Amino acid sequence: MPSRTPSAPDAATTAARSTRDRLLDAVEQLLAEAGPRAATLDAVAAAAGVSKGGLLYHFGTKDALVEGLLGRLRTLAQEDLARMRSAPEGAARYYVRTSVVASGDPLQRATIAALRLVQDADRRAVEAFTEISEAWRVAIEEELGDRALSRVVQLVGDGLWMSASMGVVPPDVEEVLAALPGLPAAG
Amino acid sequence: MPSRTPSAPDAATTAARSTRDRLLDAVEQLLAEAGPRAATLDAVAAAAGVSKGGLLYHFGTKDALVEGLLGRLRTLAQEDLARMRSAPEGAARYYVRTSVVASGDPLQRATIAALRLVQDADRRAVEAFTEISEAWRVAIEEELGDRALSRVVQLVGDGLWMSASMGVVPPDVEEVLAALPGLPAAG
DNA sequence: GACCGTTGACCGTCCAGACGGTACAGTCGT
DNA sequence: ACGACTGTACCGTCTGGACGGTCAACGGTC
Repeated sequence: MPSRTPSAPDAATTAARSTRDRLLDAVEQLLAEAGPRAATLDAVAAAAGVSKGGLLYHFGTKDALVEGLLGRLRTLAQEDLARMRSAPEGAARYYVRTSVVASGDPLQRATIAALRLVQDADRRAVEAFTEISEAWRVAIEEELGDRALSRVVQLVGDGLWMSASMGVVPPDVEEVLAALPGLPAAG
Repeated sequence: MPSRTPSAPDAATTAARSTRDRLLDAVEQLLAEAGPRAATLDAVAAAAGVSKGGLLYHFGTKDALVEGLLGRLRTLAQEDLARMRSAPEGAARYYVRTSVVASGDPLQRATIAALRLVQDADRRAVEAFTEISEAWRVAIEEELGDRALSRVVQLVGDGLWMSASMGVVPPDVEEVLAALPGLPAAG
């Protein structure tokens, strides 16, 4: 039996979810802005406006907290995948465009936080990321039909993620998209 | 008085340089293979076959050790930049091709180690990386003359670095290169 | 050429603080 | 009364760093 959440597995109470989510928000923020070393239990609790005991009430261990973060990432990624497949501009363009940071996007926040964990050699984060990355690749390849070009599109996206996680100003997306050949016309 | 290297600033004795380099090799390896958390002073010293005291003789603080690593990275990057500009296949192709991991390449080892530090929110690592990345971009843009395309080339390279640091099997470089338009013919 | 002080390279141990986690008694809203 | 917390005190372990000691090599000097 893995570490359990205190509430029922299906739908938690509003208050519980709210605190739980605030805790996950706090880990994400600390990971993204200050790195894994700064994301201590004390710091996370403080950033969420909760006591350490309160944090440990929701997530019994630090591992459980990470698991919670990755779970949220998977959920958001799956939702994004659906949006991606039905995007009028096409999956490839959608992917590249949503790989530049618009601060506030929940998926992007979660992704960058997970990226930090990946570089901290967290096995589960690597697994989650590989899995999600794979799903994105499949969706892009489904649209483009060209393996090599799909790789390029995804590498560009990965590159954007990397510069995002470094806090570098991203290049103009439209310019980049224009320089990529073989993408179906937008709209 | 800040921590200084024991030997003379110009040419150290053979034995001293050897130990120093072994220590830097050890940090790189630990960072790349096990992440920043595993790169403790004890672990680095052990991996280099030196006692902790011995490590601290060469690098007075952990910061100094990191500084040493980044110094080595800068040197290697500068050497690579020269090779890149004189590469017969052209700077862009050279850059993409050398962005896939061939384990054993000193620059790649140092780069991946530094990438881990970047994600650990190490300011100096971010600075070093930004600086090097900028130099690469300039070299590519000098060759291609096209800003947008240069961005794409570099993003692809960054993407390759990212998958490398995640331990993912890299895509076929030649395939990727073939899917990139506008690159001057090789040779 | 035996003695000796110095120096550079390195070892081993110790310490303070931080961190993850436990325990538990108390509080507040519903 | 019960779930959702707060607050404090505490433990064991790890980590960066300080520190004193060891030892071989070298240079001078008588």
